Amino acid sequence: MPAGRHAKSNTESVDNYLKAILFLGGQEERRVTSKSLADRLGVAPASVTNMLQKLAGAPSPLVEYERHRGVQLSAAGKQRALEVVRHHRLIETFLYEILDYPIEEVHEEAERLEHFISERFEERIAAKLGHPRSDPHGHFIPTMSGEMPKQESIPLADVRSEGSFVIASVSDKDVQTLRQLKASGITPGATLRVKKHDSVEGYSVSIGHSTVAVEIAPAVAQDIRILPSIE
Amino acid sequence: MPAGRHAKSNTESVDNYLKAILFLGGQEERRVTSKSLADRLGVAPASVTNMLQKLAGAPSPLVEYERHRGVQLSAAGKQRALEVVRHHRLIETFLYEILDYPIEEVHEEAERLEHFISERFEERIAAKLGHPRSDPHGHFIPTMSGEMPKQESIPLADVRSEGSFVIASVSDKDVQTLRQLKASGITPGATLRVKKHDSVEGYSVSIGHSTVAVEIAPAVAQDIRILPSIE
DNA sequence: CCTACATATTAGGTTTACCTAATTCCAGGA
DNA sequence: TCCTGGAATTAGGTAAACCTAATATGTAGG
Repeated sequence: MPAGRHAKSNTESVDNYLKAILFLGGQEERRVTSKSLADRLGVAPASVTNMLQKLAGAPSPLVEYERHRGVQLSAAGKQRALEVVRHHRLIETFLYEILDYPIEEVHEEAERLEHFISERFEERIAAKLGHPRSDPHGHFIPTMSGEMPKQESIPLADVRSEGSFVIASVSDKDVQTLRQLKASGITPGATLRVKKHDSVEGYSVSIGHSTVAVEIAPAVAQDIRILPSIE
Repeated sequence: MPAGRHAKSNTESVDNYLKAILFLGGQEERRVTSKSLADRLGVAPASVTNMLQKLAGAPSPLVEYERHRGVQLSAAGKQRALEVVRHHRLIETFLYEILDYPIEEVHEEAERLEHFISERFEERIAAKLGHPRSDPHGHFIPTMSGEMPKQESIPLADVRSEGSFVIASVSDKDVQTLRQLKASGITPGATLRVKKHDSVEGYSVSIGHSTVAVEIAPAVAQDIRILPSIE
């Protein structure tokens, strides 16, 4: 990356920190620890401290940071983070819908391209796709004006009763898992019936009209989000 | 850019050097001076020397370089340069055909994205576009296997006689010029008749069936390439 | 209440790709 | 042949984003 005349604030790295803070903070936007950022970003804790100090010390800071007590996004930081997430999810949708990518591959490509597309590109693919509200994994796409729709769904892992649900979204991180989920028919919109659950073994479920039992490990159940079935 | 575990050789910067060497060397692949690279890339001559030494000194060098006598691409370097050019031109075509970009805007976006798309992305847009042989400016797209079709066209600036020609390609660099050319109907495939020429004033031409005279400055005539009209 | 241990920060390095300033090279005209 | 100006290279420096090792902090358990 060039050492341009006068620094341009939004590098790929900065974007990734902002996104990580956004996700780790959750909908309640709680403060995020350096450790959790270091883990998520795969960098040393010292690197996180450095970066946070830089971000917080900038002319118009992207984060609000106090030593030893974690970070939060500033209004500007949240704005930017949501823009990057919008890019990411629009690109994923585009790859899936227009370029016929297999669903497991969209995340990685989007993760790279999200930092480099222009406003125009964003606007054009959104138009081409008919301004979609969610991506192929079922995650909401932040609006053009930077609003993230409130998420009503809950993790499958929180379900304690048997019953029937609609799958709202699946995780996008792990290619392997995603491939297995796809093979079992666990995709957004499908109906999922919980037959047995157990905090160690995980969940035993069936999908759609099938009666075949599918086993879901607790870690995976954390990343599948569901809504109560309307029926 | 990360200081990853063990260096990955193809950074954005390296790609740009390789592309510049490819173009400045021309079809005859003549040696390229540091000065011309510095000018084209907008960096200091010292930076060029540094980079060339690094590229030439690598385990499998991308360039063949001797101090004070310029550089040439190695086979590997040419391979990579052509891959990047292929990316660039496929992306341009894609933006123009699928995303309805105005032609003046495709270059800038492609210039950024060319470094970050995967093989899969390349393959998918090529398929979507029906494996096009040239981009919207009329430039040939290197093949998947890294061959650049030989260019038979000549710069309009080389034309010394009056007569009728087919426009093969126009420059992609300058947004302003490209907009004017588009407005005058100077686009690949159009017929161009040279009515007057003069090394200082440039060319006076007419386009298609129109009789309106269009003036073309010598610098611009350098970047419009033409073929003899079949008729 | 105090200490141990995980978490966080500071200090000091590395790599990449740039920069400026100083020096060397070399080709072409006197 | 020599000399000179432009081109090229060397030397030394900066900023970004990472690293490791050393040190400090703060909270939870004894």
